[in-house]
Amino acid sequence: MLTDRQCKVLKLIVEKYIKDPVPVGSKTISKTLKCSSATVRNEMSALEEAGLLEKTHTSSGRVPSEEGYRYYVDHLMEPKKMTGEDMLKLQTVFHNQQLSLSDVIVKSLQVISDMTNYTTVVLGSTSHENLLKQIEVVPIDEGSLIVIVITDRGHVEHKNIRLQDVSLEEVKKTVNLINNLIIGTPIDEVSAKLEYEVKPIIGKYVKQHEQLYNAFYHVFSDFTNQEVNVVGKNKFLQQPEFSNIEKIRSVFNKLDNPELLHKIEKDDDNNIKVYIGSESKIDDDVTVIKTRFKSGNQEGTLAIIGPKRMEYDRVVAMLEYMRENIER
Amino acid sequence: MLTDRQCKVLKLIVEKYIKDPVPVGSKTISKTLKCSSATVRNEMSALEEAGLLEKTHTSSGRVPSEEGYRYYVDHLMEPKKMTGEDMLKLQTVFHNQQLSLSDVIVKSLQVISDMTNYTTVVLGSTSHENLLKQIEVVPIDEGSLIVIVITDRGHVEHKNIRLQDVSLEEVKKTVNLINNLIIGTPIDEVSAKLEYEVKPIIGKYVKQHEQLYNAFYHVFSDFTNQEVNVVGKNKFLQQPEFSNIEKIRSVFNKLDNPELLHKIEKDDDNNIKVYIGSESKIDDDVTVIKTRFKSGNQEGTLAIIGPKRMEYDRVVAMLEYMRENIER
DNA sequence: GCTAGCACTACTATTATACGAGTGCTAATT
DNA sequence: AATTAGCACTCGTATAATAGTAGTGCTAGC
Repeated sequence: MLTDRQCKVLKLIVEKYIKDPVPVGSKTISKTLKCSSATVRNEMSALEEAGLLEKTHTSSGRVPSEEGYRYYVDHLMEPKKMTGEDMLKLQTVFHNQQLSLSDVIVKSLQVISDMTNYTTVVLGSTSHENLLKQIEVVPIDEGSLIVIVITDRGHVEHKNIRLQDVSLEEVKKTVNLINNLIIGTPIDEVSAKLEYEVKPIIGKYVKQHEQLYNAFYHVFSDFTNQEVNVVGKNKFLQQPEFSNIEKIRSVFNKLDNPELLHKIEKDDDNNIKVYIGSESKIDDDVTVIKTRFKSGNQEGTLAIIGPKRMEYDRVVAMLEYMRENIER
Repeated sequence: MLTDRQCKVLKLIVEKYIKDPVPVGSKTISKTLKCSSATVRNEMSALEEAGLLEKTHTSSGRVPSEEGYRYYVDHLMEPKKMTGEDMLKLQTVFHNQQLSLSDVIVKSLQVISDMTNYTTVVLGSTSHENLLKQIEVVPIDEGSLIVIVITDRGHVEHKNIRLQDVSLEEVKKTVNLINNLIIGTPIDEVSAKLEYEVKPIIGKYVKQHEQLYNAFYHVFSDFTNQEVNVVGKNKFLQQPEFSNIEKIRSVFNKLDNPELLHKIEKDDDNNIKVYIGSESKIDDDVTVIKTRFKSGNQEGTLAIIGPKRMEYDRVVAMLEYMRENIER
């Protein structure tokens, strides 16, 4: 267990280091704490013993370790309320009645990304949670038409398909069959249902059924698994710990591959979760802070992704504000 | 005018430098050319005089200047035919009958980006060239519905809008009015036409017309000006001339801002165009190679973006192959 | 338990030095 | 007249030596 003073020292080091990413020495801390640098050094070495601080080399100041940040976030960080300026900028987005919820979310995440210089992410609901609501077909020209798929949660996707020697009649018949038979099915089960329930039937009633079946099958099997929106990826290029091209490349590749982000959102209570360094699964220098949100039939995950050396208090306050505002 | 041998020297230097980005010395060239290094040095200094070569410092090998690349592209480069391997990989995409044209284009550009480690871009037709074909409306829940806009070229866009106290009846009436009055209008003129032709009419026939009008107005004024698809932006992180974070940041910002890419496609004959270094308007170390394509009612621009030190012959061959295959 | 004091460590910046890949120029050769 | 051998010279890169400094750990005294 840490003494009261050790907590203070750790807190000061973390906050100092977050402001300015250079190892913090005992002298700096002794100025704000009412004691000598030697005393601080003793406390520091205790904190290092406990695994909360690290040295970059034998004789330089301390840097918080992953556990140090964790301790800070879990025990030391004071819930900060948002500054008036931050609040104001977000409010102008939220109070815009014109915008639909998903637009509000994306716009406000853009604002947050610009204010903080961190990357933000929205994950929508998965294709498992989206139920097929309606299919529309619009012919474009000879042999080519657009299939539009709408889900109950308002997710829309479309695909241009090519058909040879299939009359519009036949297409309409098929669409009607699908609309009658499998409305309400989770998107990720539609392909299977098409095969076992629709294929046998259109085989009887529709000419060119093979081609039509294949086309629709692809529309659904290509359906996005989860809507992912990453805003402000380039912000990483402004963070000093990512001055190395290799590191940037690795982080960008992970951010482009949404599957990794999915892992983030396993748990689904409503609290704000903080994944520090290696916990982020993105990079040891990256922290992910996320929360789930739910509003009517819309739900998903918001995340802010930045360096481990993140303004935790500010980001947590913003995410909390976001969630509260979305949920009403 | 350059002598025959000067051309050979320039060509060798450019090609050598493209393979391996270190300044090329006279000795290297003298090996392939049947003459001494001193002779090559004389030719080199003539080429430098002519502005086609540059030195990184007083005593190191030569590097092609922007004009050097230009000369190479315009006069020296031999039209290369694609290697069997490159061809094969692209053919498997083109021969996939399932895919629509736009899918084929994006997929093959992905393949090209992976083969070459350059970034690729497709620009679709602009909202000026797309004519409104149809509007569909799907109610999602109380007070919220999705508007889907389809253009004659198969471009689809949708927007979630919120309406208060507007019955579905009224919405349908409005949609019918729009579908009757302004089908066939270029997308970028729809907003204006809504105001002058539709607004006065729905004012008479539709309750809550103000709100409905505003919602539809926004759907069209937010319509994407031009479909832009940038594939493999991260490839820049693998190019040695972009090892500097500042440079990467500047290039990424330009690539994210499609308006700059539009400038590229002013001219519209069908030839392949090469914009080297400063001509690219992106970065002095960037080259853009592009061509327009047209196929049925689809048209647009393909571009490959990479370092100035690009495999010009290979990229030109690929773009040519792409265009030919798209156009039938 | 705290702190002053001091020896010690390792990073950073600066300078000196050697090395080498390349050049330009001149004079000799073809 | 064009080519080439030869040589002095230039400048970037790499290595080592040096000084300076911000920090440490430890000890002894308050």
